Amino acid sequence: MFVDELRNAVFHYTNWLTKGDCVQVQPEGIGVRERQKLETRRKILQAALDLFAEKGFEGASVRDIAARAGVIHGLIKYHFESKDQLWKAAVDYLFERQTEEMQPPPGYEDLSPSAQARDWIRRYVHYCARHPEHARIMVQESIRDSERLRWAVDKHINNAHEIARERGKLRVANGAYPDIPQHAIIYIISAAAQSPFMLASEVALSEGIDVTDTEQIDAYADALITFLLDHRAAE
Amino acid sequence: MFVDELRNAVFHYTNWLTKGDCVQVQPEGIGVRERQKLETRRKILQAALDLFAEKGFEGASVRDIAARAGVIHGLIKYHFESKDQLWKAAVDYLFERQTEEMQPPPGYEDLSPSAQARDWIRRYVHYCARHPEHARIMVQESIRDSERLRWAVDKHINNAHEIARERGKLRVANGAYPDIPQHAIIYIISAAAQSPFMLASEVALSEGIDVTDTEQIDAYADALITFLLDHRAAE
DNA sequence: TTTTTGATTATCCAATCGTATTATGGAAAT
DNA sequence: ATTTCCATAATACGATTGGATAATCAAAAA
Repeated sequence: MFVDELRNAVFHYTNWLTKGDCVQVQPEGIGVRERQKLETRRKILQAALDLFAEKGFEGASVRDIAARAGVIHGLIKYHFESKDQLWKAAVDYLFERQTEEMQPPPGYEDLSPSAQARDWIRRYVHYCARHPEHARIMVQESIRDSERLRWAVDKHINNAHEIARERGKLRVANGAYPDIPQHAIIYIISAAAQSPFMLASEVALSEGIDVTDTEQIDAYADALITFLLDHRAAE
Repeated sequence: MFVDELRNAVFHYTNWLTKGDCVQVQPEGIGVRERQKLETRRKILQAALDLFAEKGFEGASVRDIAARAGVIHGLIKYHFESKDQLWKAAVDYLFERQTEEMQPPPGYEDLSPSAQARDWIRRYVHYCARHPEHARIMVQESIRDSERLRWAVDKHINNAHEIARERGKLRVANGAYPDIPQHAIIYIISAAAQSPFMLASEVALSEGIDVTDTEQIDAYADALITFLLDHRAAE
């Protein structure tokens, strides 16, 4: 996790400072002030994720975010310098968490090509259901061109698409995916996987379905896998 | 078109007022003031569609919208009473236009079930490409619950889903679509069809592709139809 | 022609926005 | 014990927000 990384960084930095020069090493290796500072950052970041996802960048005010984090709004400038950089810190966190959580499980490499495809799609659907704020934040920002979108494309999206293209080429080669342009594969699968969880409010209102229910998530993954990999139109 | 409907309504109302009571009927059946009023409404509505799609409801200010329409911002209150009702008028227009433009073409009924499915998906992809603001406005609003979303679900989305469900059941029955829940069919197809056009900025930046290009649109429709209807994973 | 109507313009308002600045109080360093 | 440092708190600022109101002026009605 991004926050844990920060905590570790400070932990190691503190150790490096005190190691050798001082016999006394603090318990936990970190002072109360640093601990509180990191906790404040974490609370602000979590509130920012919630509210950027809910209301978009313009719709979420720094005062809203600070209030949800339980801090005074001036602290956001102190910890993140600006609303823009707070957004970027939140997006960094999203993509780092995605990389961690989408690591292939043990035994993945031993699966057959089509079983790998099924497993990956299922895990991605579950990721989208577990963290709908990822798609919500990125879609709202990708709809219009902006400096933030360009930053996200440079820092995260290009990378993610490159990895997806590599995986996609493999799948096309072994017949798990059809031979269509890689960008089409990327946008078809990711949009389809994200959609009902990103739009959970609409699904609840119009279909009466709670997409946070585990059975619903698995049923949707089944449906998507069936449509993409198992179905062929009759006649 | 919504604006044309208004124009016709006023036209008929004017005719009804003058018919019989007055020999003199104005050429075009409408005065210059009414014509200008409707033209102003039309310009505001078009600007609202553009900016709500670009920036979302909160991000687009009534002053932005008025400026793009070339009118003073107070006029929006005069013509639409509030920002909320302007948004609803814009969404009414979106769905009415969609209904018009998605009418099946002549001979559609004579096509085979799978040919109907292909034709419908292709036409829907082209609709999404032609009017990306539809998905942009609705997705941004469907991410969070709100009075506006509930209004849209009641007035438009429930209807659209009901029609989609009827069509979907037919497709499942004749084997064009797989036997998966109807809501999964709806969200998979619509999300996949909308995605690259809704996110045109991101696609341009990360893939270098101009999705407004007619060849790209057709290629994407081909790819989607192939993935959903023609492909089955090997092994 | 005169009067009336209503679409448009020009301001005004309180609330909220992101950000900048200063004060404060207690942990950390000396 | 004393000083320093810095995370937090408390305001202040100018800009912008959605909405309200009053003035204007030409088309439509009389």
